[in-house]
Amino acid sequence: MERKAGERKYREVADDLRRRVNAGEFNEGRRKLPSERDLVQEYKATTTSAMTIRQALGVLRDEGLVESRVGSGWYVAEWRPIVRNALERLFPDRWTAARSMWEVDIEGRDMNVEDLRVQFAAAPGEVARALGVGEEEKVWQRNRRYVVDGVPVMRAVSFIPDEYARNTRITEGDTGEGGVYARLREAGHGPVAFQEQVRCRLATAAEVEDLGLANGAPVVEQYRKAMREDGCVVEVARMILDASKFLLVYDFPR
Amino acid sequence: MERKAGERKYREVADDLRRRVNAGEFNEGRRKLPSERDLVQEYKATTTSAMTIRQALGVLRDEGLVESRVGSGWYVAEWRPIVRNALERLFPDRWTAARSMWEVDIEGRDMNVEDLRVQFAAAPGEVARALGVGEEEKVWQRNRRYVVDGVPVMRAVSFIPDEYARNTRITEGDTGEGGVYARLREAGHGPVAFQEQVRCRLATAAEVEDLGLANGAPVVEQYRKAMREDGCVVEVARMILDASKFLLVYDFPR
DNA sequence: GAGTGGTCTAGACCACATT
DNA sequence: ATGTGGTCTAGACCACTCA
Repeated sequence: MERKAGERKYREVADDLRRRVNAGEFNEGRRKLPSERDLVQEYKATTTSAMTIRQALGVLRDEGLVESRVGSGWYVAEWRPIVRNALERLFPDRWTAARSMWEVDIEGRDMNVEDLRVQFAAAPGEVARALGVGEEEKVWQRNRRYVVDGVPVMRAVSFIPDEYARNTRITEGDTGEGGVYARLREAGHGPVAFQEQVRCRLATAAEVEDLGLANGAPVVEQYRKAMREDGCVVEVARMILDASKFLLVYDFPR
Repeated sequence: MERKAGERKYREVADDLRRRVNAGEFNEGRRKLPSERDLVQEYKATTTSAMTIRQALGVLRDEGLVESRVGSGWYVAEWRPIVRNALERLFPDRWTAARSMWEVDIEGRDMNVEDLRVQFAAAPGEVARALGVGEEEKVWQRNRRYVVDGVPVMRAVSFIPDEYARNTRITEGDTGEGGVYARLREAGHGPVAFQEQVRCRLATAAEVEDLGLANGAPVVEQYRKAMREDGCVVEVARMILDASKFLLVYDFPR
């Protein structure tokens, strides 16, 4: 590896390491890379500083190629996403399984609710507006975190106006068979149309803490509105997903 | 600002800077923050190193709160997303405008094709599989970049098997009114069902280059399959979006 | 207890933007 | 010409993992 003036060393190291990872050099056993200190030795023709090696490893982490475990080392990463199919979730009857582009276990793994909190409190401004309630008006909030294989992957909050939730199990911890939508349906407010909005950005410090992410990890911020026959919004849900763990699928059948 | 052993200085600086940005301290004029060197002075009670200040600024950039311009400085960032509505794009007739959660200019800004390249070549493995063609088989590839206000925001490649594209303007630079789907429809291969897959991750070095992103910026990787009446996939599109510039909207009407 | 990634220091030079 | 963010050096200590 040669170096000319004005080039960026960390990028050269990253390029070479990427080549080695993709060539399968570290695929045996626990798929562990050399330690940062060892890499400084290996690349001493290019750089002599641990910071530069770290920066190069950061590039590969950004690309999803490797991951770091503190006190342990750097490892080749694997992408095994949780498939999240909107049509399947919202209209189970309309959905017919279709193949994904990526090679994934389409079955999906079990997602468990971890830490449900039901509150009756004012919602954030944009949620209140979407629900058509006053900014100060209290609504039911069902706040929970989802875990897969013991790892938190998503934070979700559902907002339901009192008008639709009162005298139903929506205000309780356990909503019973079929969940919130089944209870809304029984109360005559069954949602029939939905809108999902998806935005992708890097995690805030609070989200890093909540979901156990790395600094600078991307999250998906998702809003869902559920509408009754007459167009009234009966539920707004706000979700923060660990982006590295999900594949979102949207089917538009005939 | 005090500091105890074991805490992370860059996070303390980030927290304080976030508070100042949100309080509107830098909202006048060009919304410029103090230079890194000035910030080292301002926070010399916490840290004495420029690297630590940079790390703190990196946290706020990750959160989308500020952005850096080389040779110029750090600025308060603004999120003005391009709204990308799947139903509107795929089924203009089924779509009825619905309000967004975020305060955005729903009209959307003009997106222009910049640099169209039409090729006849073998497609990547997963695309070939989705199209149901052999790995070696050549397909038509329409590769282009989209720009908004002169800034590149998306790279898109459409893959169409020769079987559907030959003897149509799909193989030419200009596909004519209505684009690829209109030509497919005329040829009796009109797509009637679609699937979109969305994944979010950090940009690779090549994508950073192509879209003019910052290192460690998130992108949206999107695949779309377009299906004919009989379920045959007539087009696969692969898109890389600058995640900071888009809001994806998925409508599910009754 | 040895090894690891994460954070931090106190500087330096570069390419680029603005004046 | 000056100031800016981006990169780099050559170390150091810390919290953590693992054998």
